[in-house]
Amino acid sequence: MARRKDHSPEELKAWVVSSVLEFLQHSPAHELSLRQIAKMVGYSPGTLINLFGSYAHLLLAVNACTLDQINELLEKKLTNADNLNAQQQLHLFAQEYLAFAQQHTFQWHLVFEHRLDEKVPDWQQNRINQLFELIELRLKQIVPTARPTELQQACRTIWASVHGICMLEVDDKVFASADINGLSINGESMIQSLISHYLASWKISATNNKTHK
Amino acid sequence: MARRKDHSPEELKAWVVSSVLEFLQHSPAHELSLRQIAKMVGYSPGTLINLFGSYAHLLLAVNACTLDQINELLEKKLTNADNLNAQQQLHLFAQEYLAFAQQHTFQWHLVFEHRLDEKVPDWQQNRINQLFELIELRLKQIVPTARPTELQQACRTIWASVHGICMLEVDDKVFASADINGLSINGESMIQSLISHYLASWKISATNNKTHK
DNA sequence: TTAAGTATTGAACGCCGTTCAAAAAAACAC
DNA sequence: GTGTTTTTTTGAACGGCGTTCAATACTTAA
Repeated sequence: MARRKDHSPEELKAWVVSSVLEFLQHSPAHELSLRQIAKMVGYSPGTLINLFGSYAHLLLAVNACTLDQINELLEKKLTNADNLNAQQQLHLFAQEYLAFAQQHTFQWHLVFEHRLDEKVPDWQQNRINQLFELIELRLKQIVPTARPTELQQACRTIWASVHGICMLEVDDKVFASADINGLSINGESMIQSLISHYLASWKISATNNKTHK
Repeated sequence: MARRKDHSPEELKAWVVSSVLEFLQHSPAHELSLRQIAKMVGYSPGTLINLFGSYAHLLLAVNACTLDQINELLEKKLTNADNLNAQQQLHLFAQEYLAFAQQHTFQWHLVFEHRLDEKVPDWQQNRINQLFELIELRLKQIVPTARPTELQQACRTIWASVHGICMLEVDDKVFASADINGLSINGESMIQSLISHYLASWKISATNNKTHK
């Protein structure tokens, strides 16, 4: 058996990825399997392994696509918001990130639950770093005199916290039921709270450090 | 075959759980399987299923044990720290939580990566709520006049953020490599940064809300 | 001592990801 | 246009997985 000229390797890869993404719109990743994906696209499991190297690498390709989507979305939203100041842009950033997580729960989940045995390849790491830079850039605008270490620390702290809030919001699994007291405590309000409070104090601290130096 | 009076059901359950915990000290959960656990304790897979109901419920029992350990640890550390004020106790809380995550990475990870198809049972949910209450109690001490909603919001925000930082710290998988610029940006410093900055601003906000009411 | 009951098991089922020799189609040489 | 090489695809097979369940071996009560 051989080359069924239906699809070039790259076409097939793209098709597989988009099929998986479609599946993840309504079902969690643990209900997927290489064999099912193969059935979806009408190829044999072996063919997909030849294409991606392994099932784990197939999922990695899916995750790469997801990270690209997130980056593109955030970049677009932020460039379309040049009327906002840097702090408002950070709010926007976090809210949009949360929105993506809510609207593509299973897809978003897969990015962070999937573990590769080997080291994560550079092209994947770079995609993450792009997200960090979106934050760091705005922090630098807020306190231009802040030291690089301060920026990175705040950047990573904010990122990790926003991410934690998204996880809490997206799967209530391990956490207390929200929406007690009539007034619901949702992810958006938590992110609002986090960013505004953290930045309010960080701004002062970062500015002072430089001044007193 | 039948009752080998070696162990009572409860003894066996405890033994299984502790065997799994031991395994998780050096190896990740995805290298575990029901069959391997059965081999560890010298029983058949079927026996373990009879005991726990399913592999998923076995892992749930392991997670219950982990949450108990965390609760016990934090409760102990906090009661032994009555010389600290409430804010310092929150710092301690977060740092100790991070320390546990670092020292029992795979065990800690399993709590949050394992998903049950059904709703999480109450006895598990209660264990989580205990953790929340540890935080909420201290927040109430810091701003006694804060409204319940404010307390819960801050409590959940802090918890989620601390948790996110722990994830970032424990598996660098998806995130930028730490320790750039010589000065390492580690989990401890991020938690320090988060708690102090967030609380500094939240304290004022929560106090003012009540005053102006 | 025997009958009833129960804890335990091993074999079987239908999945899984992965491997690989065989096969079929394309590409190339002449 | 034919024959040869190369490449792509596959289906069968492998070992492992969680789970089921009739058969089994032990305990217990009569």
